[in-house]
Amino acid sequence: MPVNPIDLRRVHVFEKATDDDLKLLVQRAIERSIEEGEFFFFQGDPATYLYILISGRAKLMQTSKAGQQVNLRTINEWQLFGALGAVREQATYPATAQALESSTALAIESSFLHEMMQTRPQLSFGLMQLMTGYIQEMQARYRELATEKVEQRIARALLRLVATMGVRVEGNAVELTFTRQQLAEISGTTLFTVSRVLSDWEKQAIVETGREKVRILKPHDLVQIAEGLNKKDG
Amino acid sequence: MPVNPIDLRRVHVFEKATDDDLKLLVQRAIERSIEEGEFFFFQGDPATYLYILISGRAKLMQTSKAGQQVNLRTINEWQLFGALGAVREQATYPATAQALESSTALAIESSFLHEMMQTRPQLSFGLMQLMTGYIQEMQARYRELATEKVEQRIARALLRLVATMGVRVEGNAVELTFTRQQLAEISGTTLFTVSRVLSDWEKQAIVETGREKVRILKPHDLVQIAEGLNKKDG
DNA sequence: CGAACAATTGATCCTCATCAAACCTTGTGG
DNA sequence: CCACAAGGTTTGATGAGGATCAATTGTTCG
Repeated sequence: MPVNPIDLRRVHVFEKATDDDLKLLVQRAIERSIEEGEFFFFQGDPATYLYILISGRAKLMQTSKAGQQVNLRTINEWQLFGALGAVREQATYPATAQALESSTALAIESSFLHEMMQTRPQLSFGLMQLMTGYIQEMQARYRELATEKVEQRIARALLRLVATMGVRVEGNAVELTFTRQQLAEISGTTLFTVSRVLSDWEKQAIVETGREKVRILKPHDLVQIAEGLNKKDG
Repeated sequence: MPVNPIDLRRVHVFEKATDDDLKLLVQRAIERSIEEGEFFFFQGDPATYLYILISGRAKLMQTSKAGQQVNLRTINEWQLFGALGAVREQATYPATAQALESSTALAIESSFLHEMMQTRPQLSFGLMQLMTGYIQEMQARYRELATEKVEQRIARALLRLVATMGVRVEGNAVELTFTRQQLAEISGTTLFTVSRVLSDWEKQAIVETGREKVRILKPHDLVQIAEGLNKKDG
């Protein structure tokens, strides 16, 4: 199923690109579809391609020498990933990209984008904005991990997920589809703790939970918790 | 004391800039000197200027709404900081920059660099490389904080500091000048824990400690600890 | 010398990770 | 349509790792 070049505008980096440039990109792109659990690339691979997810969902994760893993972020449709290779020659991916469900992505040669950026400052600025966004998010998450308690971090993780991929259901409720395990990885804890915290919140009618499902009833209360203004003393 | 434009080449971002460009930058730059403990800018201020530290040492830190602080990185001579404003219009600094000792920096208007980058792709790439470096470091530190024990993190922090600002003293020893408190902030723990760990290492003759001073005798052992290959079972 | 700051050390407590066991939910095949 | 398997979830018991607090001991400098 061919991609319409215009759709690439939905990618922030290409927002201000000309129609011709978009067409060029699509012509050069290879479509790659993979199944749930498979990988787009591994940490350490030469960063030959950058990817644009056009359907499905994926996660970026990092592994240490000792084999411990950490989730960096979740990738949704029309998000760019694996783009660091366009900056440095002979770079390798600093993270692994794994599909959370069957997914399709456009693969574009890093060197091609690099070339285009030589003559298109807008493109460079787009990519830089993407990067500054990452930097700020990583800084914020680092601070959270360093200074906040699990409950706060889980609350924050949920709020972030609501913003990027929440589905509005009846009433004001917003629903998320995630296993406890995934939620735990995202917020840097264990599935046991996530389970306990969610049970707790359910008793307070802040959320409703189900198998692979969290429905948020009172987002405002979550914000309170995330900010550390926990009213356990009420 | 005027800055020689050529010296700007020591800043990675300007490595490939022309002599004329460097001259332009210096002409546009304002020199700012501040005392230990004072601030170059605060988190949330409009990011009007970007800075190049030309003498002294500073730290970048982030504060949450609840007032909790975290160190992001230490800035040494000829490092750029506060540059995110050159990318986004009307950006605000995402962190606070405080001098660790009396320091002098060149301040350049963000908009000026932005303008220069419009016609100088090399400059954009330089800045992007700087950013990818941050991203990777933040990702690595995030993973460390999430998966590693304090002892490992302190070891890593020391090794990082050795690489960027270690001073070789007699023998193979390398000396660092830091209070326990600073070391604690960098590695995300408390000064008490740092003190205990250092005492422990001193017993094993891995380091020698003193007031505001850590001398590393066996860097290799520190690497072992950082990698989690702790031989407590020896 | 004394004040201010840095570091050490011990005692205690709290948060979470870990492990084990049982319970739900969903889908599949006989 | 039931039974069973597989994966997801809950809950309890336990323990380790550090944070926190308090008291003392260096160290430096005016």
